[in-house]
Amino acid sequence: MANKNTSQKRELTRAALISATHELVLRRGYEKISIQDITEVAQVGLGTFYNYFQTKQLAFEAVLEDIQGRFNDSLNLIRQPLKDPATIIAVSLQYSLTQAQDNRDWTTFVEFTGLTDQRVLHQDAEQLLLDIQRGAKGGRFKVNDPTLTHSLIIGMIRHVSREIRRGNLARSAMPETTRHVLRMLGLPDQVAKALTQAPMSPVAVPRRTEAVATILAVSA
Amino acid sequence: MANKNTSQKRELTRAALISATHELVLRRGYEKISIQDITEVAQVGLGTFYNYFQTKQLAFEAVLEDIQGRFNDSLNLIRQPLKDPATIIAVSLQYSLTQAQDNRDWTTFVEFTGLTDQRVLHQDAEQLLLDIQRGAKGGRFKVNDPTLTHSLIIGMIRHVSREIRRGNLARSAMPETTRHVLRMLGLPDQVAKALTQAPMSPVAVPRRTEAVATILAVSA
Amino acid sequence: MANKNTSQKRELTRAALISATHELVLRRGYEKISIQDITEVAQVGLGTFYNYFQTKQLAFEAVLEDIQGRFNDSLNLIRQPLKDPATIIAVSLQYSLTQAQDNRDWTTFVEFTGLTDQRVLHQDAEQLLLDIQRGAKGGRFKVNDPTLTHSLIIGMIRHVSREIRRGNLARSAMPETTRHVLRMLGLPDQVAKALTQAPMSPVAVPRRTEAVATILAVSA
Amino acid sequence: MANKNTSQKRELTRAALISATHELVLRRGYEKISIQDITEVAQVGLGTFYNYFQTKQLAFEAVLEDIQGRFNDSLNLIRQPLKDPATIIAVSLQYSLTQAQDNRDWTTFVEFTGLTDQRVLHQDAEQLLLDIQRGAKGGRFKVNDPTLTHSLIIGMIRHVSREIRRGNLARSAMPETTRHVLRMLGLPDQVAKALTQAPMSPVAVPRRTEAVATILAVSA
DNA sequence: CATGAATGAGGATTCATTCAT
DNA sequence: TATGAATGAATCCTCATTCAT
Repeated sequence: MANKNTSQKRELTRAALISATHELVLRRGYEKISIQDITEVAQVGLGTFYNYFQTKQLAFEAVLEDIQGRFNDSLNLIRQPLKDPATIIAVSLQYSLTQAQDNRDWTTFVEFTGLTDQRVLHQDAEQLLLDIQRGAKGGRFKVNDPTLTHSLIIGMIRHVSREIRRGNLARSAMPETTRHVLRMLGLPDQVAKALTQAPMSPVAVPRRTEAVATILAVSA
Repeated sequence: MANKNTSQKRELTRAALISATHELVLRRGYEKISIQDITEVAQVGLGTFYNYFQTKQLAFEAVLEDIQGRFNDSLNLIRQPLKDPATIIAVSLQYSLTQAQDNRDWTTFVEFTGLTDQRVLHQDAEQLLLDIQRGAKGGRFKVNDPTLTHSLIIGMIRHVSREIRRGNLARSAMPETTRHVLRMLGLPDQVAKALTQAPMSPVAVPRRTEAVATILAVSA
Repeated sequence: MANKNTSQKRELTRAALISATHELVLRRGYEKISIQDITEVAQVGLGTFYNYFQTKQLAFEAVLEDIQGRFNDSLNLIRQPLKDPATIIAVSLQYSLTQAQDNRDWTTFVEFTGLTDQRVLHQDAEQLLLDIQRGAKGGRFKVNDPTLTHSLIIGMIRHVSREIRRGNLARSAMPETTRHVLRMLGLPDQVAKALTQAPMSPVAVPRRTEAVATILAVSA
Repeated sequence: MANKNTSQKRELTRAALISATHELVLRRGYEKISIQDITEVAQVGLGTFYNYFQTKQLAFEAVLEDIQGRFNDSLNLIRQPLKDPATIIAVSLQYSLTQAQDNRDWTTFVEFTGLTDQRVLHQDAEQLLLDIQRGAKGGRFKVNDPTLTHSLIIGMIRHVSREIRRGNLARSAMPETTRHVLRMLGLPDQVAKALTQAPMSPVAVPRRTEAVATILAVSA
């Protein structure tokens, strides 16, 4: 009992610190955040920070993992019912491109972090490679070198995402990119076009506050 | 006369500062460089730095421009005799991909600077767009939306460059990428393959020290 | 308990910083004091300064307030038993003029600070205005415009204080000034003279070190 | 001839430096002015400054002297035709108080310099003492201690000037102050009132640019 | 565990002044 | 005389981290 209360409190404090870090990054960007800032927002003593994170960098990474985790969970929820490799890739790309624009948590965080290209919101890279390989093996895709193709696609997604965000490309570039990718995988343009136009499932990424609520609920 | 002497000295000091910055980044990475470090290496008074760069960031950018400038000069030298849009693009991509791996000045600098993906050594982005548009207008390429195609290509080059550097892709990915791009531009695979295999002109980017030497020679 | 200990320590450090600032101004004047100097004298880490004062100027002002506070406390002690407006003003002026000469803390600090005339140790300006208004309302003083009269008096006190300090006027200028002021307030010269010659109460401003001692005593 | 040209050029450069210093103080206040700023505005090489002023402080003082000199010249022009000591004092005070408000050169300079009270625009202090003594000797004034009276008056003028500038007193405080002073000198209120209301001579302080023009004209 | 006072290395920046040309 | 490049002492300020309570 005492144990439970204790560990519950730990989770709470930790969540508060992560949340505070997140909020500050959204507000002020990566560079100008001190640990004091974080503990102030988290309503916690300065020294307390070090009971949870050995270094500031680790706190930032915790936030990133938090966001990425929620993104992947959502995407998997969408992919689950799908079977056809082409459809899976089409939907995944669409979702990735859309979220990279609209998930404010993620875009702002990444934008300000300066890590812009280290991490761009897209389907787990590894997963995409598996998707391609599966499609190739099943004869749905025509690719000689899945690894290279995989790299080419990743490159396109990242760059297009950035360019849209910067206003250099219109949002219509999102389905167009997906269509190009599908063609590059060997699908006839007709099919590519059809897959691209299929409506998106309405599943959304949970808000940050909900995530925190979840932590609390779980720890209760 | 006095003027000439003065501006000659200015160039010299500036070159020394840029060179020192460059060297330090190669040695220690971006974060850990103080302005004192730079002026020490440049054998120059601390205050002198501020006679040339208002901020450290501007010094870094000067180095980047320096390198990029020399890269572009070399590439233009190679492109000059070429007429066919497809050949021009093939050669440019090949050169860009190759240099991104082999131009140690550039790769290391960018690598350590942390800007890794903001700036990848490749053909002037604007120029590539023009190349595409010219090929499209002349009927050599089949592209609906040159701007999007341009973005997709840029994304591929950047990412592939990085992946090769990281060892995730073999060097053979370079010609393969070019081939994919040419196909994406609507060329038959045979042609794409042929253009990709053409031997590269042996023109090389001048070393940094030579560039400095040039300044001195000119000002003499 | 912990709280009490903490805030006691805070007071102590703060007192040390103020005391150090004070001492340095007395020794070297305003311009030549760096924050490092202060923390060195205070036997405290450099960074500690910033836990107490956001800026050097604020530290100086804290010293001034400290001194002025003690001055006002003393003056109020003297004024307390008095009723007659004329007597109150006479005593207040006398005390102000005297202290401006003899309170070494104050004079030296102000002298070296270069603010010489911004702040001269004298009765709270607001209080003087009230004194005048009260005397005018009660019919003891004859003044048309209390605000102007107030300004004229303040100006005289400040300047006379300075001039005495500089040796341009004798100490006898102090009662003489008071006498002039009382006459300006409409009192007959005989009364003015009489009030001016009344002996001063012997209450003195506590020394700085005693003040610090008090803090410690109270917090014990 | 060559000599004359040379020294003319010297005067010109010196005037330019003083003018630049003046202008900068008006614009940015005392603290934040570097010698580079001054030489830039003066359109002169940095090193040139040191051919004219050994130190920055000396340049500032040159400006002050310049302004004070012109002020005194104007005042003397007004005083010249007057004979009666009371009139002379009345006119001088009026002029001093007025200029302290309206001579933007002076007020701004002094305001920003932070020396506010070291130098307040008023009739040469020495001259005022002579005025008082002359009036006392001639029986026009009734003062026991001219030196003290002199100090009291100076104090009043300075403080009132400041208070008007700060908006704590109305402009009507100017003639009122003069009237109080005259009464303090022993004049009947009727006379004081009359003298205070006499119209001011229209002589004005020359503008700064004219002064510079004068230098040039003289040096021609 | 929580706290927050103390710390001081580290870095950016300014600017009066010198001096060679 | 005029110039402006070079200089480096001086200073302010930040902030991650420690540690005693």
